[in-house]
Amino acid sequence: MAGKRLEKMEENRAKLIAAARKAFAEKGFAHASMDELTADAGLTRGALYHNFGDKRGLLAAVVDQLDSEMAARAKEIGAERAGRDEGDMWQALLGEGAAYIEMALDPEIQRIVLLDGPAVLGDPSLWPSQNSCLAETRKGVSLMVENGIMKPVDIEAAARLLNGAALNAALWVAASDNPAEVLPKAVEAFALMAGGLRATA
Amino acid sequence: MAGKRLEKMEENRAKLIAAARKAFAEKGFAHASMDELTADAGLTRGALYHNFGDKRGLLAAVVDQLDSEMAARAKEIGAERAGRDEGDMWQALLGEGAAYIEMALDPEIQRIVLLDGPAVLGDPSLWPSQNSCLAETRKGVSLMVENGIMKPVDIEAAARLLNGAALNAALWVAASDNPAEVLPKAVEAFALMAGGLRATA
DNA sequence: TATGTAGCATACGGTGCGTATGTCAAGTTC
DNA sequence: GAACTTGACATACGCACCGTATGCTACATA
Repeated sequence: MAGKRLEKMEENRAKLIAAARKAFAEKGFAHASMDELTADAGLTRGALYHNFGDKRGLLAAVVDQLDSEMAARAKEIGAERAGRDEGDMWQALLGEGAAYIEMALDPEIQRIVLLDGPAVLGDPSLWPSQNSCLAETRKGVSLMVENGIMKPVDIEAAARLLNGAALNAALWVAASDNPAEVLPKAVEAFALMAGGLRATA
Repeated sequence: MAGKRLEKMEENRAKLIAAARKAFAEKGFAHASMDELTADAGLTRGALYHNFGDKRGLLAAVVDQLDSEMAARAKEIGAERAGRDEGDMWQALLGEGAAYIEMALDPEIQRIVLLDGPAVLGDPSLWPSQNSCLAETRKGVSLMVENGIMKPVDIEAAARLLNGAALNAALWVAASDNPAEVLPKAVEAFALMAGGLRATA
């Protein structure tokens, strides 16, 4: 029966993060009220400041969670696509890129991770989570450069550019009048641009 | 002597925008106080709300100004580089990209246009200014696709991806420990990726 | 010169963040 | 197992700041 405190605490943290995801996604970070948010979670601001320090701390926790989910999903999609071609690493990279573009259509990810996140927490490379998405892309790029599949480009630079292009494309798709029609164009253009990094066979 | 009113008004608008550029760049949009900002300009919040409607309106005006300056500068740099190769459009595009990356190292542009701008005003394609930078890139891409210099890719998609990659690379460079060392890597990677859009000769 | 208007200043209300203080249940020690 | 301690969370307070409503004055018009 020991650890009942910690258990409750984790439960409350999860409740607050869940409520924050909803509030931040719907109203944006700036217009989300901490009073409302915590009340929705059945708690008060006291719990919030005790667990996360301040409003930014809560955002950081939310971003961390979303980022992890995104990286996992991208990896999954990439592996799935590579699987069709028996471990084709290049296809995996394109798959991950396409996955990022599609995921960013989700208002939660768009609003919180792509818009408010950088504005409030600074560049993703400075985030506490160290950005799992970026790490995933970096790993792929690194392997491909080693294997000669990709030109000998700077790992970090390539990862950043690929991620930046994908996420920015997603913002464009989301802001367009007809996302469903525009999405494939974005994915195609991404594949072409990424191709610039591929070693010339 | 007629029009003394309008003259003063334009002068005050300019003063407010100038003060806002400074305040937003130094403290960020959220933490910039309108009272301080207007006092620095020798005015009060009354002038602000009369001229710009609200805080967002002021940011929109500032972003518009910065965006125009950026587009003009990028065009200039691009033309300069193209000139060396007698109107090489491809070199002009790479020059513009490099120019964006370098310009984004300026805290004013980084903080206001790249971070707070999208978070507060939404995606650049929704901005009142309609984003001059994007328009400039789009124009270049359009011409090159027509002339067969670039693959027949979707104009808008290519422009967005190029801009997104460049600006995101800039954020990475700026956040790094040693920007001077990292910048050329970013520029090189950008050139490679952009090359993926080039028609295969 | 008299009058209207518009640009800007002043005054007010409301909201929301962060902190300081209080409280009570869960864990600890003898 | 009873007194004590700890810490997770609630409550209460102060302060800053945005947006609006109202007031004032210089400029424009007739």
